[in-house]
Amino acid sequence: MGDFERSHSCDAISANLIDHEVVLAGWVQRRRDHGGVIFVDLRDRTGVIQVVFRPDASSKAHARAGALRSEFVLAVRGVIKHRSEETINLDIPNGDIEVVAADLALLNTASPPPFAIEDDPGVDESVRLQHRIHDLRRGPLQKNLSLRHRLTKAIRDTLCENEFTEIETPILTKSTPEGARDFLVPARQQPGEFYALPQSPQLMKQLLMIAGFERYFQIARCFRDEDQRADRQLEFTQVDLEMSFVKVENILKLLEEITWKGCLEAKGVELQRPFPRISYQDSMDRFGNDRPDTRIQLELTDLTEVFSKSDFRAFRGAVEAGGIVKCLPIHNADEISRGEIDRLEGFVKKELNARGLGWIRVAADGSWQSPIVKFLSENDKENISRITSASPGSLLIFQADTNARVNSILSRLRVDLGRRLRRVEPRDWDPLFVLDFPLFEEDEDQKLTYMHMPFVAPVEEDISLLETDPKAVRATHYDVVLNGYELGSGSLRNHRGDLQRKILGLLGYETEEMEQKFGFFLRSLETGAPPHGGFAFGLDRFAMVLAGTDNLRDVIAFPKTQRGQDLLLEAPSEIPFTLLDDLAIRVAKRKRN
RNA sequence: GGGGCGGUAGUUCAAUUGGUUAGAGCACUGGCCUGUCACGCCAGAAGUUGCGGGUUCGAAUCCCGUCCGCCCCGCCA
Repeated sequence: MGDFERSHSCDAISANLIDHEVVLAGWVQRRRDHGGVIFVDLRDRTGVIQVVFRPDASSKAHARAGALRSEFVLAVRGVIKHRSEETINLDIPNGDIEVVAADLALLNTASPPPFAIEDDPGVDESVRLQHRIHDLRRGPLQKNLSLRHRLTKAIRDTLCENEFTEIETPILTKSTPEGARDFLVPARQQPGEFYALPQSPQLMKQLLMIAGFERYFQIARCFRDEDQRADRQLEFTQVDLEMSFVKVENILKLLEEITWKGCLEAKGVELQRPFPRISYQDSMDRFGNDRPDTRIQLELTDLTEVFSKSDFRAFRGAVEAGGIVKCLPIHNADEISRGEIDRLEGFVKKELNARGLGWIRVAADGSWQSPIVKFLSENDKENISRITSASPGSLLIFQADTNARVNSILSRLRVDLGRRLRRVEPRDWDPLFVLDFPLFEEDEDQKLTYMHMPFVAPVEEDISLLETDPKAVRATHYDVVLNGYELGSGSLRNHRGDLQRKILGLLGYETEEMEQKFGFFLRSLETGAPPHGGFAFGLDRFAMVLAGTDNLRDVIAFPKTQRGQDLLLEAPSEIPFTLLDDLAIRVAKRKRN
């Protein structure tokens, strides 16, 4: 920096400092060389301000400024001046003032940037990822990562105020039999054996409760080797927390405080409290998923009953096969053209594995236009009308299939069409708790499986149902949902070994397998485990929702591509044979190039 | 694993559908310019058309394979 000592950031320069000498440092956002006078927009992390180099102010600085190029790094000593009336630029902040340069230090040159460092660089995302350094210089990413920092801090502060202890857990850990595919790390000293990276610190935090810490949290990196999505990365960050001697209500109160504080501190948003609550069943019935955006003013209706007695074979067949029939009614839907319905059908068939798309349009004269109306009796039509509140202008969209598929297809259409038709409440934020999840669900072979994970405790009054009707047993599980995104989930855990064994038994584990996979953990419970429960926020996703983007890569400094590569570091990469040899590893199949 | 869209100069796009030397804006380089703020004007450089193979007199264009980016399904909480 030589003799230059930065005195101000760009955003600190205002008309209050007229005639003050300042020293600024940053990057050349843009240079406008008029020969006699040179303008440089100087950018630092706080903003941009115009620096003017005039020969009459400093011929030396002016001469040096001629060599400046985009992204050169510099320090400038100068005096803040009002601009003359006719040169004021009202389109930019600080457009009424400028820095008249007295001295210039070139701190570094820069290769030409691959794209303009602007809010909208207009380039393909792969280019941005390859040149992530330049990408990160852009305003939106600087803002997003700063938001993420404030969010993390707000959460950490809130947990600290609530007497949580931050404890780290291992990154090199043990492969778990359940859940997602593990990332594996070869163990050099045990040839042929592998550590696994944690999918979450779930077991560890329960052990910490058993060990008596009572309140634990961790900003934990987690790893799941599954295919990615816009809102799913291979490695991601959880705000993981667990507490002892609590009921569900205690945890929900804390989660509400954390979520509320996070939104306030990171984004200046004051969420309405208390958060609305909705049961899993209610959510599935009305919205078709367990993370509804309730601002969207469309709701599903159930017509399983009607079609179970109907002569419409296609739909009745779905019901007889154990499925359901639901409808997404859209009233005043004249703007959806016939062609659009066909496109919707193509979309759900191709992208969502739908068998088809049933629809009925109620014309202005009350008549029904539909490919399926000829299969419907007057009685059917009356019932459909009543349940869906159909009236002239209504478009009814049907799905008849398995429960899971009907709901996933219609919930997707609900969101897509609700947004497209602007059937959205004008609130910006929609937080809620989803409660009363079932403890178990059936997999495709009608086998009982856990819904979230095998350690979730049942609701106390449902414990007797474990014997008689396990599918009806409610879990102590809860989700926090914001704007249709699941921010995280948690539950009370089984702290008694006998109950945990019973549940594992219902999940189909024989004694021997149970012992082999969970013996260590079951014995841990039997050392005096306190009642405990917790939660894990998906921090990346929380930041993403607050940043108003729909892509995690916008809130992660160095994200992976959909194929799991880091285009900047070019990871993963091949490893020399000698290294592999140390690890007792031989590669069976190499990617062809 | 599957489906869809895409890959041409640093970058964003074009190339009359198989036909001469693959063009343009921005960026870049050089020159001129004392009030711009997406400065302007003049000139210039810049290409393994993702990669490999094939068809053809001739391929950015057609065919096969492959790699890469994004979105989705499966998968994953």
